[in-house]
Amino acid sequence: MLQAHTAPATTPPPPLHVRGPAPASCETRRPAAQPDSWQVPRQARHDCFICKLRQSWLVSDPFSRHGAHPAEPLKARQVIKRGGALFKVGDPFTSLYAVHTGQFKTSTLTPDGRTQVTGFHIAGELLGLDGIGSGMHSCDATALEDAQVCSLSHEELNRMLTGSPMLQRQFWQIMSDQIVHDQHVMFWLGNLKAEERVASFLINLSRRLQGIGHSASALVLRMSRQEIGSYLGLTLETVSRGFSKLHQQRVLEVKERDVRILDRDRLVQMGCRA
Amino acid sequence: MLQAHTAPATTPPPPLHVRGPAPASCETRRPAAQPDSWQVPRQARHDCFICKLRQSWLVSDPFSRHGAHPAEPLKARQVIKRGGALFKVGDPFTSLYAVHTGQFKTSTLTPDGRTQVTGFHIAGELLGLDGIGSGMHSCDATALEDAQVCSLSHEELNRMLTGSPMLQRQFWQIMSDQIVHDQHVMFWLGNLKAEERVASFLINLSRRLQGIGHSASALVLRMSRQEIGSYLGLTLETVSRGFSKLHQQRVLEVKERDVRILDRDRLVQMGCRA
DNA sequence: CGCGTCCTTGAACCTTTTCAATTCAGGTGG
DNA sequence: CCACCTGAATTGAAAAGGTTCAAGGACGCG
Repeated sequence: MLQAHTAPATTPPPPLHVRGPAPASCETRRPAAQPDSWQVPRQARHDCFICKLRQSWLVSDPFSRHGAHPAEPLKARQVIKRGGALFKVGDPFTSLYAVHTGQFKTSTLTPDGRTQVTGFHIAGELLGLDGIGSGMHSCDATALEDAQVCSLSHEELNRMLTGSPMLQRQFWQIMSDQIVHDQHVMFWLGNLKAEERVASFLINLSRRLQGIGHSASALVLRMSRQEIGSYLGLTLETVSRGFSKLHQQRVLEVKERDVRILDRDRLVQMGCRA
Repeated sequence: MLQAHTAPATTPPPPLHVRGPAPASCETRRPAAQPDSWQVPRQARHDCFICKLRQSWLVSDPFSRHGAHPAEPLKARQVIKRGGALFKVGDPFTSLYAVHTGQFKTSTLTPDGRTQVTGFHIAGELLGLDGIGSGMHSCDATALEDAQVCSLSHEELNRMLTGSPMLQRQFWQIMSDQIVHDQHVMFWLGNLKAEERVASFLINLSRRLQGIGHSASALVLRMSRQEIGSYLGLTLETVSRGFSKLHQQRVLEVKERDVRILDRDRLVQMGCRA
């Protein structure tokens, strides 16, 4: 172990695939060195997992092999346009991705040709875990709005995890969390009525958005009723009725895709089968 | 590499915590050296993941650090009686388990006090993945019949995975597969009608049982209609009706918990929303 | 043999889907 | 700039599918 300290030149600083109004860099090596302001442009502060992973890898690894792969951590940031695909079913698994800005949906094509939404992913969350095992992706990842993603190649991931048990553990945590989250969704689908599912969905989304610095009560849905319905196992009409009913009951204020949570407690209660 | 040929005695044959009619040993160091026959006693040949993991760790690790922890690999095999719990919600995560013989269900307690079945686990499959991340289990694991499990302590797991990228990969595969499987279940719950869910469930279970050497067409359900219903998001009555209807259509032959698949093609077709 | 548990089946009721009509917002082209 | 078009959301009414309630039957165990 601890070889290759000699090679700061695995490759010349690669051309960043970054366009559009992006914050200067994904890598905040010294958070303290930056004024807080730049981090919250308009969207929210970012908690891109891959950026954090690289960062903690850089600062925490006791064997300090940073020098070994200096160029790589900065490699990939991709821009995906609204409606564009980050990857598709059957694509070989080459990288893990983290949403840097924007939102994604993951979906699969059902045997009879319709699409089934399997998840929504906001900034900071990982994409592509499904492909690690089989070596190819088992779902499509589609941008719900113009988005940026960071990627971590298979090789780099292996290298980082092999070198650091701590990161390994952190990574398992992610996968384990995903499993637990899926179990929640399965609970929704199996046990809750339409309105309750909608409530659960909103609470969950709101919490996650809050986690990355958004308002806990005012949210803008980036996905259609159709997509929400597919995710929740409901028709778009039923989702719409759910929103309307929650609006009537003064739990929400809904105008198209703008949602304001008026009575959070009651919303939580509904989602838990009160 | 490939040392330790010397040591059929990593340790004196440890006191296996095994009672009942169990195959001689969990560890089949040289599959070829054994006659095929003993592997299929009545239950099925076993493919206990942890046993295989240990085995491949022993033979494949290029750095051969076996000597370091000679006693541990053979440690634990537990017996759990029908209805007994392997672990419960909130238990600290100490080990990963693999079903050696028998079947388990995993379940969570819903907020309103009922239990929700989140999965069934047959011989060879892992249990406890949900706890890796948070450090405590997020579900109960209950034996559906008298069962044996192998366990792999947190520490040992870490050591094995840290030492062997290959095993690491194999392990991710497991977790990733779990995620993919959950997505299938979510698809069932969200898109299929009662009868189709039952069909999917049977096909899935049948395939897995076939994978460990059982008949593809004749299966004995170890779980109640209630539990199947909970898993599929249906009431027990609806599950029962599903079975009955499939029986009427000559796709199945159902007698209580004995199920015989008569028309596998049609069953598959139904489960895929034909 | 009798009891309890699990399974099956029927009928009424309720939720959700399906089908259909209408409105609204945003984008395009005249 | 406005008319028009398209896609998305809302809402209503009828139909289908599941649940709930209820009763009866099969099996295993003491």
